[in-house]
Amino acid sequence: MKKDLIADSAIVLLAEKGYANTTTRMISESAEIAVGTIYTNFKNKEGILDYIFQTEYDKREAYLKVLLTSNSAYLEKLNRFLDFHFSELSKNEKLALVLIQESSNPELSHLAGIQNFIQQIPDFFKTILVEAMANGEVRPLDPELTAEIIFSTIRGTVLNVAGKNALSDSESIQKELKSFITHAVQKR
Amino acid sequence: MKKDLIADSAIVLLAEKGYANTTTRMISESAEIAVGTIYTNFKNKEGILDYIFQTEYDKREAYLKVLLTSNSAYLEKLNRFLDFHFSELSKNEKLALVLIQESSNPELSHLAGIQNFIQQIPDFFKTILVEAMANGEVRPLDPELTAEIIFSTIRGTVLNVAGKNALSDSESIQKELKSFITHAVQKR
Amino acid sequence: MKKDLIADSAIVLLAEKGYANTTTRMISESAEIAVGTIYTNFKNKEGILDYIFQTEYDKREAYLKVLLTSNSAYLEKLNRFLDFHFSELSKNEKLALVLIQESSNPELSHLAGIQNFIQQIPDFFKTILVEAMANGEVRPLDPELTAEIIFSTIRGTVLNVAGKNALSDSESIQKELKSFITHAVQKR
Amino acid sequence: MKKDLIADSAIVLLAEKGYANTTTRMISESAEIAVGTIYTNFKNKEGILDYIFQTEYDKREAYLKVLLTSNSAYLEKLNRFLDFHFSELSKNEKLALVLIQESSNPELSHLAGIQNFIQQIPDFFKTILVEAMANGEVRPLDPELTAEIIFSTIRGTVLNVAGKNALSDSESIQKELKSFITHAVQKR
DNA sequence: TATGAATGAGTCTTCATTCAT
DNA sequence: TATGAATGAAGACTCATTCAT
Repeated sequence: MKKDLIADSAIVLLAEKGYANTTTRMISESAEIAVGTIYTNFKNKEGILDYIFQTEYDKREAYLKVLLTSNSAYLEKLNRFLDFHFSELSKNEKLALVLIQESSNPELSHLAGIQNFIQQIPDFFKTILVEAMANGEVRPLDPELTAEIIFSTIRGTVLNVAGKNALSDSESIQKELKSFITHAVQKR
Repeated sequence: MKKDLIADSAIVLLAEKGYANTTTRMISESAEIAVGTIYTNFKNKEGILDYIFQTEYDKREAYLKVLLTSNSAYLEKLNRFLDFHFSELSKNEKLALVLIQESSNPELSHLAGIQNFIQQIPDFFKTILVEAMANGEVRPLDPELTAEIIFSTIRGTVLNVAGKNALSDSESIQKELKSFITHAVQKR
Repeated sequence: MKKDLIADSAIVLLAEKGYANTTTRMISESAEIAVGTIYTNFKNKEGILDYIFQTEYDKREAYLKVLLTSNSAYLEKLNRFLDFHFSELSKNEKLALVLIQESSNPELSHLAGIQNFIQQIPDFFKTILVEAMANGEVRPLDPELTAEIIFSTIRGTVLNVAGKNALSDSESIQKELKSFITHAVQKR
Repeated sequence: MKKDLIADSAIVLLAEKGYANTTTRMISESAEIAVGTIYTNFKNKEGILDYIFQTEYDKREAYLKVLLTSNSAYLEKLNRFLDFHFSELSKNEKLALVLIQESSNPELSHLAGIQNFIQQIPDFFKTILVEAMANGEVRPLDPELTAEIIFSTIRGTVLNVAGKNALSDSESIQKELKSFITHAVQKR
């Protein structure tokens, strides 16, 4: 509870100011708790970020587990995951910004939660692409590289768009982005 | 001279540690100058970043000016700009990482050099896409959004790849990325 | 408590070295606290000065409130305030020096505590002089200007004398000064 | 020439910002010379202040030498010196402020020029007072102390008044101050 | 004599973290 | 578990002074 209160307060600040410019004092004031309470709930400041990323990663992993056992077409699976990912990001624009911004922060790259987030998700894309290629659903391509490209594309797009506070209008963006990706990989 | 010596030393550190973790002392030691010399050449620490981005933006702008007056097909222009952009990034992986990482740093987003970089370049993509659509070279799409997506795609890809110090092997990545983008926008 | 410990330690240093030459480190060492503790008690270095002046001003203001309601002769009131002011300064020579020296420091003139000190006190003199003139106790004079002159006279005298560490012998000085002022304004 | 150009530029800045907040760079820019040129004309930054005070002291000393040999009444001599001193200060308000402000700056009190200024001038007052007392022109008083009080009175008054940029209207102030001092010491 | 880029010691201030209550 | 005053290392930046030109 306290943990999520702290994390939620942190997300708002992190989205606006970035990790280095968000102080533990700001977080405690925003959460209306004492600074010390942060440290009874988290090992340290980094721990908050780690927790945020891990939580989001866990959600996606759970969804993936279900998705992978479904028997829809592979591109369909990819699309459904994109839908899920996007809908999660749309629920909380600030969180979306944090996930994007801080995942490329070199001073945080050692955190397990961040590593999971930026390594496992593209890895899933790769898995799908490999199968989809074998299946003739997508054109011949380097699945690892393309997986990274897709992940990057989403990441970069969200960053651009969320930065402009327009994620709420995300339906059209989501559509355009899915269309972009589908066209990019689809066999004609 | 001193200005570029300082900027170059900063780039190496910034790529490895990020803006917040790179101190002015580190930069001065790496450049083998006194801390004060940074301040005879730049207004402040941010000024170094601003200069780095502005310099790179200027290069691209100059290339674009020439490119836009050439009479190749629009998609060809896009491809040639991607080639140029990528070849510039490949020349200096550390610089590439800095350009990508710090362009999404909210504490630096107010810098003119960064704003130029992240606003003007997608704007150019948009210009090309509009013309290319009118010309029937690309499928119907939202040019502004797609321009952002393309920019993000490059940005994200470079981040992923340069982060792994594999930009040297960039030829295949570059090919894959160009192929990805071309397929994504091309009319069939 | 801590606040006064810091202020008291600062006074000793400020008297000897002046504001610009007294560092926060010196103050913290002299007060046997950490530098950071200064900043949990004061907004910044200037804040210490502001507090010192405000505190001293408050004492004088409180005394004045009582004095003004007493029904002694006006020149008597002036003399009693001079007695009070002098006795306060004599209690702490270092403080006296700080009050005098830094009240004419242009880099500190914006502080509310200092402005109160150097504006309100002469203002009180003026009030008394106006009444005393109407009453025929003092010769015709410009009350505003004379109030400033009296304030300046005290200020300058304390500076000269405290600078020579002779404030302890202040009784004779105080007598001489009061005699000087009384003669200066008195109707013959 | 250069020396006076530098000193004059310094005076304007020192009056507004005080010694600690006036940098050598500011002075050089205001004088439209290079920083280094300050150091070919003065030993260091303090040297400028020393020169300013010494110059002003020399003027007063020269005037005093003449005055003392004149055979006017002693109080008249005092009045004439006050006239001279005031007229000098009125010529250059900024200089007046510097002389007052920095003469009480503890970090500068070791400068010979300043020591002359604040020790020799009251010493002259004392000389006059001693003679005037012996002569029955002034009431019985402590000449040393009273000399300091007079010096302080002038100093403080100029500070108050020059700080308000009203030294130009100095005629009335000068009159009031002289009247104040005369009344204060005069035998009835 | 004049220049001004370079110097680096020294400033104020911040802030993650601790720990006695 | 929660608190928040205290800590002090570390950071950005300044500025008097120097010296090669």
